[in-house]
Amino acid sequence: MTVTPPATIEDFRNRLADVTDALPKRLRQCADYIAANTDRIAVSTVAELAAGADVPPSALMRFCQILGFSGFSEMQKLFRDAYAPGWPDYSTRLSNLKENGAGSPAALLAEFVEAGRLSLEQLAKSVDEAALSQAVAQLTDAGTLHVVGLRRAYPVASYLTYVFEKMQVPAMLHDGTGKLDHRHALRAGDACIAITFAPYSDETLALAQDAQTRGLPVIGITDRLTSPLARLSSTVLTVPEVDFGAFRSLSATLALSIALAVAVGSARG
Amino acid sequence: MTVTPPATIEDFRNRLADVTDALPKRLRQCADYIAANTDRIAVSTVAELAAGADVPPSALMRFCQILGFSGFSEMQKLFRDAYAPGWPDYSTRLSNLKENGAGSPAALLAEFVEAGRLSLEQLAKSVDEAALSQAVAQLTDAGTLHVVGLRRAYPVASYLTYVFEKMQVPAMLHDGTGKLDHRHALRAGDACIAITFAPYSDETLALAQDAQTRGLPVIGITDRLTSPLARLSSTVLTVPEVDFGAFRSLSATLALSIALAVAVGSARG
DNA sequence: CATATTTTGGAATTTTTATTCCATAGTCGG
DNA sequence: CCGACTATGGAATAAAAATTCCAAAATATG
Repeated sequence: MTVTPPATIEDFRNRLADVTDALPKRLRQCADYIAANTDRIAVSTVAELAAGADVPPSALMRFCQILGFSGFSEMQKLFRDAYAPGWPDYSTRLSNLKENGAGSPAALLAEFVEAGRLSLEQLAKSVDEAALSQAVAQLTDAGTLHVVGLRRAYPVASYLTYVFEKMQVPAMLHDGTGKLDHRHALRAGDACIAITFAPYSDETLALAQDAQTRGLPVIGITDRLTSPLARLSSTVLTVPEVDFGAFRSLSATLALSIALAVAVGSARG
Repeated sequence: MTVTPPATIEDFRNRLADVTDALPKRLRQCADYIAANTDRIAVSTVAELAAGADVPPSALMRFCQILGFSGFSEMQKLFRDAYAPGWPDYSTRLSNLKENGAGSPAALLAEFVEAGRLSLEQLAKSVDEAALSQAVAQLTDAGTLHVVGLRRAYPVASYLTYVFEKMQVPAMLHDGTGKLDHRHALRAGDACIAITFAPYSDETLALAQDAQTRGLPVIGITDRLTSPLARLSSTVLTVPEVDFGAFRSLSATLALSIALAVAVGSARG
């Protein structure tokens, strides 16, 4: 029963995929954990990985053998040989990037990474959970979701629509292509998600207004509570996005939007 | 003579630089070898490193202690821990989330925030500065920039185009609206930016192919070096985006893209 | 429901690896 | 050239890790 052990990491992944389905409970746990934490193999001990997978060490040993290795050590060798760490330390790396001369692409990137991280941190701190839940509830009960966002908000609007589609939630992106006006697509029972940041886009506000007039719920995603979009919305979600230069990273806005979409998708599904 | 051990990799490098000069022959060999092979520490044994430095294991042990560690194991721990927990176990976390009472929207948001944060961190660690500079150079010298990205990459493509427009760089978004084919818009002297992630979009690859055939520079933004887009690109930028469930946060991809666009915009302006 | 088969957990064992210690070699100051 | 001190290599020991093995539990089979 000597099978040859996987010779490359790709081999390894294939073998893993092959066997996973036919495995009993504990060994399946091993497979799942290893699949998700492949890169830890090189720097961990049997005991550590076993603890992570929540199985006894012996189960992990058996698992290695099923994969075709003589034992854990042989498997680990494969990964140790291939080991090539990225830069180890985030803050060190970030200052290295910045040192490469102000205005260099790398320095710019460091700034945007920083801005994105800050935005995400603030979002986590400042999110209004009640408003978020309310938004999810309103969107869950609605028919078609109409998403509108232009200029810098357009990527967000398009991604939202993409996620809704993937989650089989009827959604329509109002993107103004061909200046076709789709405002009559708003029907009773629908809901609207409008996204705009200063300087606020008239078209976006107009659609929100329209939806409000027809009595549809409007979820507004915007930069502050005093935004003109706030008045038009039944629920307002504010996003504290940190700008760098004239451009926002959108990290926080996207995170909020996807969370919203996935929550709605699951609730409906 | 209990010195506190270095707490970060940066500490470690400083300490190493401090002591190196005052070291006798064998220990100096250790210092030199370790300095040149810092990244192997996490995955090697004392014996292996000692062999590499061409000293007996005991010399290496002494060396570790001079650096302030209690022994080799303590030093190794520093590097193993610093090796980014790679990519957390998101699929498991997602299913946990579903089990634990259908995950409140706020919990979902927390996950996406975390995914975004990790992605940005990974990006900072792993970005290829040379490739980035090369991409900027190629785009700076080009005429019109043709941006293509569909599905999940579409938000990135559209934002890139937005930023280029704002910076007065001629750019064209190939978004497939109306299935109009714009491949003949690619003219000599232009350049192409193609963005796609697994599962790769045929249309995006087709345009990249077209550009390559005409001899235009192609900047590929993708998830790994083995992506089919890599073959078609003159410069490849890989983005380590952490997926949460089926959806990527795009934080890292956007940060990279904006940095690229702003760098090109300034260089041209 | 009894029996055969598979899976499991953990204790016992073996192997590998880290660490200490000390006799010896080397170096420096006088 | 002699002693005092430092550095070195390797053998001995301790610690940690991997691996095996088997009784017990779980599961499948007739």
